[in-house]
This record gives sequence, structure tokens and C-alpha cells, in this order.
Amino acid sequence: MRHEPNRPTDAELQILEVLWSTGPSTVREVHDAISARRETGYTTILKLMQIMADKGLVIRDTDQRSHVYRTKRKAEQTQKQLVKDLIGRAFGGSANRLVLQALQVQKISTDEINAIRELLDDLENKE
Amino acid sequence: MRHEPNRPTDAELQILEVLWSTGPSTVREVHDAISARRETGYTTILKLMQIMADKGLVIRDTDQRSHVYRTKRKAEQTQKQLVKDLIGRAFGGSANRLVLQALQVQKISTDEINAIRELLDDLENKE
DNA sequence: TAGTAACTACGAAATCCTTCGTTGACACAT
DNA sequence: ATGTGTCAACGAAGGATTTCGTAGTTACTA
Repeated sequence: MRHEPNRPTDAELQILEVLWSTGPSTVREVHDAISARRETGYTTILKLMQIMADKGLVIRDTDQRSHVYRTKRKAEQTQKQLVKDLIGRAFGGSANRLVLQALQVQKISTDEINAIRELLDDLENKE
Repeated sequence: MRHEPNRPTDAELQILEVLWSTGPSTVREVHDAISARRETGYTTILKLMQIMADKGLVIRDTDQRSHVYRTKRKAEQTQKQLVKDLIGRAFGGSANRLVLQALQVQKISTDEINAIRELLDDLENKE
């Protein structure tokens, strides 16, 4: 099963989320953030982050004794890739069908609805 | 890594898609459909479908010599679950943020845009 | 300087996913 | 009845993912 450019796994995604929200971090900081919600060993996170560096998902700065990791791609890029992937795997390639489902899985606020409307207007005008 | 109610894997999803579009099918039929686009052995598909029956992703009718498989859940249910899952894993739980990304990964037709607008209107009125 | 704490590196185990070869049963046609 | 083809069942291999123990190194502190 060959994946497109390095689709992150579940555990990798958890780490990416920490790095996205907190910015460049040490293994210790990432472990603290994740172990607050889920029991996990320090070396588990360390190993994962080393693998992610090998894969090119994150970039490691080894200047200090505590290496500092940062994401290689912005959250939006990776999220867009994941969405594209799911569209291809489960929605017959139709982004539209995914959107229609997504709008119904969770209550969306009026503000958010209006934000989506604006984006639709933009997309339409871009024709 | 414990998943919620049986998230289908990549290979399983391919099989589900065949069953969704074709309806209840034998292993032979599913294999024919999949091997048309991707080289794969018959027993590979057989094994996967047996596992899926064990997991409860599909239901097997063994009345005939060629067992007939059908999906346990409708496409929409499974798709909604997959979307919900991705929202939780990669979008900090916000369906809205996934939708905003999804609308930009692929060109959407005017008809589709209008269909989304209608759904937004419905959701708003449901308040 | 000796001891403690924190860090990286390494290897290996456990599980899951995907693949397929082999076997034995069954059905059909010669 | 014999051979040919199709089927389910099973086991096992190979790879990916996740987990963590252990070892060795570096920094800090008493």
C-alpha cells in the first residue's frame, strides 16, 4: 500500500497538532501536551518524532541538547491533503459529496454558515 | 490504537465501495471489479472480505456455495463516520474548518454550489 | 567529584494490514 | 470416474505502526 507524499498516521497526526498549535517544540513539550490527555511514554513520543523527521514530516534542529522540532508543512497544506485523500478513498472523488456529509455531522453556528456562504460567493465569482 | 466502531482500512474501503455501488456480491464479482483497476489476487480479496465479516463491516450469506456479501451500514453512515473521524483527528473537532478546506481542494460546479447553499438554508432554519 | 536528572539513540516486541500459496471440498462435463 | 475449474478456509510472510526498555551521553548540583 503506497501512500501519496507521506500521509501522517494517527499518532503522527496527534504530534503534528501539538506542533501546529504550539509552534516549534521539544520532545518533552510535545509529550507533556499529549500525556495530559492520553497515557503515553516519553520514549514513545521521542521515537515517533525521530521517525517523522526521517520521513520529512517535521524538521529537527539539533543545535541544543534538547532538539527542537517544527512541522515541515503548514496545517492547511496537510489538512488539504488529508481531505483530498478521503475524497478519493470514500467519496468517489467528489468534494461536493464530502461537504454535504460534513455539514450534517455536527451543529454549525450561524457565523460559520455565513462564512461558508461568503466562500461560496468567492468561488462562484472566480469563474 | 483502538478505533471507534471499526473504521475501515484502505483496502476494506475499496471493497465497500464496490458493494455500495453494485449491491450484494460474491467474492468473484468484487475481485473482478477491483482487479479491473488494480492487480490483486483472488484470495487476497477473499481474505479481506472474511475479515470484514468477522469485524462486522459486512454480512455474509452462506446459503449458496458462492457466499454473498452485503454491507452492514449504508454508504452515508460510513462516510459520515469517516468525516467525523477526520474532523476529530485533524481539524481540532471543527466541522466548519474541514468544510472550508474541502471547498478549496477541487473545482465545484455552480449546481453543486447552489445545492450547498440550499443545505445551509435548511440548517439555518432548523434552529 | 560523585550522584542525579534529562536527553538521544537503538533495538525489539506486539499488533495490525495486506498479500498470497496451498489445501480440500464441490460441481460440472467428458 | 476422471479431469478441470471454482470456491472457502487456513496459515504464514512481510511491512507498517505503535509501544517501551535499556544504554550511553550530557548537564546540573550537592
